Amino acid sequence: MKSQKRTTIYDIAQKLNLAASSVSRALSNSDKINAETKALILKTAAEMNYQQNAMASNLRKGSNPTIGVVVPRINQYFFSNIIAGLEEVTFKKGYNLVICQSNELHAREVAGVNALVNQNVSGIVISIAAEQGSSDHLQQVLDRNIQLIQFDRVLEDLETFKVVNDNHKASYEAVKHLIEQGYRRIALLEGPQELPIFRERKEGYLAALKDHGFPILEELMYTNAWTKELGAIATAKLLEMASPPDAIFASTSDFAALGVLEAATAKGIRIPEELGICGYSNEPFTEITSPSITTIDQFSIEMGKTIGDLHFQELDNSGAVIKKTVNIKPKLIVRKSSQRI
Amino acid sequence: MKSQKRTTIYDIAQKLNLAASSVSRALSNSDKINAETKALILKTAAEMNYQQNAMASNLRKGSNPTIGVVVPRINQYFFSNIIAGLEEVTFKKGYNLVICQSNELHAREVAGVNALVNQNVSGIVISIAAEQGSSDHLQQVLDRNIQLIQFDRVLEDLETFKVVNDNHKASYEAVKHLIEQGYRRIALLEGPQELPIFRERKEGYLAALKDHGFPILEELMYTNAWTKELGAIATAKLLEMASPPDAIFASTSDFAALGVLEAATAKGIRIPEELGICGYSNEPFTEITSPSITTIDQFSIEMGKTIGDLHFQELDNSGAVIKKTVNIKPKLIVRKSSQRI
DNA sequence: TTTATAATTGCAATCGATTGCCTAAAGTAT
DNA sequence: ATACTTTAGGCAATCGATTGCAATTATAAA
Repeated sequence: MKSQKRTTIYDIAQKLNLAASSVSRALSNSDKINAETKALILKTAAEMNYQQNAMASNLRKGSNPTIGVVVPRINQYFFSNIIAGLEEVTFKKGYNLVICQSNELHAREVAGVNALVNQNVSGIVISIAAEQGSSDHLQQVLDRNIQLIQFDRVLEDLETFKVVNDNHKASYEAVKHLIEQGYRRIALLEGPQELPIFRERKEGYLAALKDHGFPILEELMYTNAWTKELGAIATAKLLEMASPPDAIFASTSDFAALGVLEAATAKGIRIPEELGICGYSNEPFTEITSPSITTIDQFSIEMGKTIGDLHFQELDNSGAVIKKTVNIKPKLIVRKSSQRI
Repeated sequence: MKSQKRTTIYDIAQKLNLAASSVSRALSNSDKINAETKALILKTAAEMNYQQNAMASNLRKGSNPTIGVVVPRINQYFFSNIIAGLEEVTFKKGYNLVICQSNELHAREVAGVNALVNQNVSGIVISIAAEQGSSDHLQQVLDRNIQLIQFDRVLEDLETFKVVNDNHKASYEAVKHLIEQGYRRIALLEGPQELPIFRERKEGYLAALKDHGFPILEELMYTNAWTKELGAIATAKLLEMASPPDAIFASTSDFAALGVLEAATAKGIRIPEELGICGYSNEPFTEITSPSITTIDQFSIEMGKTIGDLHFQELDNSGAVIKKTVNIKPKLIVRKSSQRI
């Protein structure tokens, strides 16, 4: 029940017979104040258990040292890693992180972004929801001169920094690897083509086939299989074909790859001998399945850090920078599920 | 370069020849304003692209509809699930989440908590860092009448809501299960005993052994093995004993259990026939190892939701509530690594 | 000693929204 | 028609920190 009022700079000023402005200067380490006075104020502030009221400060300063993050799901390995990496950078700068999850819903994404705008955050970091809609909410962010950084799932048309993986290249490498391992009929599990990342992965797949003189077969491409369950269903369908694939590249996710692995194993198909598998994301579990799953590491923590660096770099150069796209090079992690040489 | 100033309620008031207070009332849906006027204001606000300045509002109201979260690591399955569950609840209430990670360091935990106090958040949700120190920072939270909810790793002495798993019971059940499966020399990988959760798990283990008339053997208890690597090392040591254990309960984490599985498999030991394994946390990967790993589900998303519910419940009853401990019942998930009957 | 300059400190406005209090107008009852 | 109650809306203080400008004091230069 001790609802002691918060100590304010006025309380400190009164106690020391000074003006609040002097207290403020002392606390913000200004040089417009005598060293002794400053020391005294600091000491008294500590004694009185002073904690700055960030709202008052931010209101007056017209800025808020906070970065807002909007991701589809907080508890997805890739996203939580992005956040962890980003937090690493922001913490060092004394910035806070406010997090929203869109749950892949456009309406929630809009609500989240608006809440962040209300808080006058200094930047918003976003990976857009699978359910897409108007991009007015993001345009508004730009209009209000709030830094906007998109990552992974980006809207190309918006002129913002973008931090993405080179999905095309990663996908290309994966398929090339499968080809080199002697697989000849390589199927693709593809994600929703509205999202550029999935389009790029498909293009990488196609390019690799083409460059190696392989035919492009529509029947080997399976749309929207990005969960374990859908991966398994897709696999069942693919393996029932007259001439089934001898490798499946689950470009959607490792979860889909896991579905492939389980469905194929259940059918008694030997991996990697009879069927090669490659996933995407390097989820921790890919290392410990049997066989372990070949996949692509996206360097998510690195990406998070890069996003943070970009934000502060842009802040310093105050808008004069060209909004560029940073490509993080993903890396093919070859494991047992695709090694038969 | 269009750095258009933000629209404020004054801009709206001026345009409509009204007082700012009326605009404020309209926007906050007060009943002290005429319905038509309200509609007009709302319409104009939308046209002028008005977004409330949350800082000004929060400063004036002396409160901030935000909950701060401090966890050891954002990108750990358990914690990111807690956050996801919590976010579910807070979003519905229009509250924001500010996230800090302590990285298991006390200093960072203190810094995070202080930042949250500065922001005058309405509540702080915390799971304390492994590296412990003074609890002054948390005491200060209480002194300032900010709701404090501890979860999972809690400081018993602080009088706050606590949301925890019944670690004792879960541990007891796990060991009971191993005994029922015919295992006779059950080893324990235990976590840092400064943290109550690990003490409780050990006590559950001891109680189960005792209740079933098993001897308590110091040599079967292995301290601080809570990563995959340490789990593997511990296993190697344990299996070298003259009479090695026939089951290992990795009470620290599933990662440790995975280490056990790998180390044992590498030695050619058959699981579950020759060695039973049980982990803790129901990490997604436990389902897909071979064999799959018996573990304990902590219902982390549920926990997150419960934390949120508690916060708002306490807010409504404004402090009159007794700060109680909520026990989430964990559940033993029996899988292949411990089933030999 | 006088004047110029620099170093400190105080004053008061400001950020934008909220809210208690007050007034005017409109509505209701007798 | 008079008195009383509602209703609507305005005024101005307030939340706590910051900051431009003014005032004061100390220091240096002449």
